[in-house]
Amino acid sequence: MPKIGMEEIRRRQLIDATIASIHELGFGESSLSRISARAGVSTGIVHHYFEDKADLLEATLRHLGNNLHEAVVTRLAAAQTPIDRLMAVIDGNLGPELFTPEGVSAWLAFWAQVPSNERFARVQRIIIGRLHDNLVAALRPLAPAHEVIPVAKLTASLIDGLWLRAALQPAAPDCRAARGMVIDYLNAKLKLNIAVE
Amino acid sequence: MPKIGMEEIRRRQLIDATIASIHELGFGESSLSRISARAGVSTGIVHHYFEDKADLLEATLRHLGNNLHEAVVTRLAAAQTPIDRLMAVIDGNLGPELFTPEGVSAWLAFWAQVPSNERFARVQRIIIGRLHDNLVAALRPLAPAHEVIPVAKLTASLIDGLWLRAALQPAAPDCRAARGMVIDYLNAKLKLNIAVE
Amino acid sequence: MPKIGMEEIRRRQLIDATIASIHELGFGESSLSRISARAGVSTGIVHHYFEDKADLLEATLRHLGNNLHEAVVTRLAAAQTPIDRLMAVIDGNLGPELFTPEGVSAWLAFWAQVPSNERFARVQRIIIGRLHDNLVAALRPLAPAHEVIPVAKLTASLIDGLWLRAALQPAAPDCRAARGMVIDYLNAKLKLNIAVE
Amino acid sequence: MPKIGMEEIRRRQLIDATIASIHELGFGESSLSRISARAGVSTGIVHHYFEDKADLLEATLRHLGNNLHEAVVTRLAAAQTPIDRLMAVIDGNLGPELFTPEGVSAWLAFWAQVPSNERFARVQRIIIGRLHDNLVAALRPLAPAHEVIPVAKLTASLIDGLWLRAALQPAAPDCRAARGMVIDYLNAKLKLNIAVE
DNA sequence: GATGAATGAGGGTTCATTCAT
DNA sequence: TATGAATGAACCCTCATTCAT
Repeated sequence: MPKIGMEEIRRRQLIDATIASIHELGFGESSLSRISARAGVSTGIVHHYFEDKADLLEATLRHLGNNLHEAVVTRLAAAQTPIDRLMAVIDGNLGPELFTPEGVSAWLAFWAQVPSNERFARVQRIIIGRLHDNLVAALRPLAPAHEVIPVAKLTASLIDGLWLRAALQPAAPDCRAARGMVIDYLNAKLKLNIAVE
Repeated sequence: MPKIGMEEIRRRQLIDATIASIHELGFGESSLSRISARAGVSTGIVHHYFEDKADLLEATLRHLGNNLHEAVVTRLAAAQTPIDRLMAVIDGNLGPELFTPEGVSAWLAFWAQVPSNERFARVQRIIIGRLHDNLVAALRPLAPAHEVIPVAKLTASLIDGLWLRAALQPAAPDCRAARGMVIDYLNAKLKLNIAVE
Repeated sequence: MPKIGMEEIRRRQLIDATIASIHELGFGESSLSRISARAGVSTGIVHHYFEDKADLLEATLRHLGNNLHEAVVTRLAAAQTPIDRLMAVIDGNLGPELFTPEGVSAWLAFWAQVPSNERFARVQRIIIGRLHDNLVAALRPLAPAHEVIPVAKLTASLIDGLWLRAALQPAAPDCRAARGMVIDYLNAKLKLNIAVE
Repeated sequence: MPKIGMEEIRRRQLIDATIASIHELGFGESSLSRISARAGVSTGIVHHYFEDKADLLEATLRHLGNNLHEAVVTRLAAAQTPIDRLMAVIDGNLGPELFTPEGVSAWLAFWAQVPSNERFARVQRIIIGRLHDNLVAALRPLAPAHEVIPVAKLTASLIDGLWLRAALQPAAPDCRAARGMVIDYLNAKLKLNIAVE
């Protein structure tokens, strides 16, 4: 008797174990046997729910991207002013629920393979594109038309740089400090007065 | 009588092949047999010039870091004004000789190992520290004292973000655009007037 | 559902193949690929049932030691007189079921590793100790108290020397001759009259 | 200008290093690079003085055998009585100059390969034969004719067993105790009265 | 649905041997 | 004579994947 929803439960278990394994052991040491052991299931089970290891990894990357997108969308729904909306995008990308050691490590591991892995590259382009669109939309009411794209690009690069540097820290990354740096840039560039906290 | 000077030649050959392999195949697929084949030598020779694979990889990372440092030092030697010196640091980090597809890929691949590889982490901290020191020294004549450190940090993060994003491009990364973005930030933040070109 | 009882079967298969390989090819040439080929399994399977090669080898040595012990214990169970018990120990160590070309070769090969392999040394000391204890117990009713230990030691050394010399013979070692030599020594030393047949 | 006697010096250096390496690292870990490093020469030099590794090993075994033979011959030359001559053979085989940890380890390592190495087997048979002949000649004046061969065989086996057991001791083997055991056997068997010391 | 036994390719590494110097 | 750079095969081990149960 097939259990209802087992598929999603197992997929999620394995994806979570993959992220944890990448953080703790590194991408290269994250074998299927270690991932499935961490998930508390057998080795063979992976191939019931994923085509192969590459499929599990791509699903993991998509999962990370979706989490990021949802963090932004949720905050956007509660935003009222243009500044609120801009901060929704920033905070969605640097919020404490995603800007974690595990998230940063896994994220970076996938990004590092983009140059040599077209599959990851494709997913990454989608995620990057969504961040870009969100930033452009949020900046349009706050910046001169010819500055919207450049500022969006710089902001996105800065956010990515903060993720990258977060990977250097053994402890949890400081999301408030990261947020403050982005605000500092936007205040200076757009002559805004967003409070750091 | 053994050949003189082979050591540096072979080490360099292998390091170059490692960088090229990481770019083309990725970190995980860069086996010693593939690296040595690309270098045009046998598998076994690697262990004459490096203790083991980890040693070759660490040497490669150090090589990348040294290149970066030299690019900055060379430009600093020719700089005359404070602005020159600031731009020497920026250009040294984003100059066309290092900001290449291979360099970016390899750099990023090593960075991705930092969370799970203490050896790489140690080297990376040294490299990061040098960039930070260079930026602080260059910014001191140009920024209010209390802004020097924050601006240095933000600039460093931005530079790293630009490297990260450069990894997304199949073609050579646009170093002039990257340079322009950093200048744009510094001009806005420090009320300078550095020309983009 | 995994097969039941495969573990013991496979372990035994591999241990037997190890002994055969050591006899035929020598310790140094007994690679895992050769051993597993001889056992009719793949190379990789060894690491399902043994931690690594050293573990397989240690298990093989323990197997040889246990066989020896059992050969003695079985005979002791049937012994009735003190002489019977002494001969049970002798025959257990020189009986035709263990005093075979394969057994002698493997035994000797492990012994040769003892000076440089603490793991084998530990197991060997246990096996040696058991023989010593068995001999002492068997000799106590047959020898003056002060002679028990010396005679046990000499007998043990003689048995080992007979194993050693058995390794020189391409054909099966002559266990009856070996047995006769030990009896001859004991008769002379203890003024007994044990029949050679 | 070729140095006089260099050949013998180098061969001896390498043979000594081989024995030391077998004792310290074991036969399997005694690679040519380690042996030559221990001898203080380069790797390549081995093939100037020996055909290949097997040749070096065989020369080492022959060297051990010759040492043993010389130890006996030297003592025999000084012997005057039949008992002296018998003890010359015993002491030659158990004397402190050969009955050392290094000698025992190397000896045993070679012996262990006899079953699978015809080359070593051939050398070993010669060495064994010499011991047998020496014992028979020494025993003839001391034992009834029909006992000479059996006693010689038992004595030889006992001596070998004492070598074998000496390999178990991390410290130097106790050659006086070994000698005492052989004397004890001979006294009992041949009703002699040889003093243990 | 789920297991883990089994495979065989490929990983990093060590090695005996060759050879230009 | 002597070196040690260089090779390529073989080592042990790990892996993703398959499949009988």
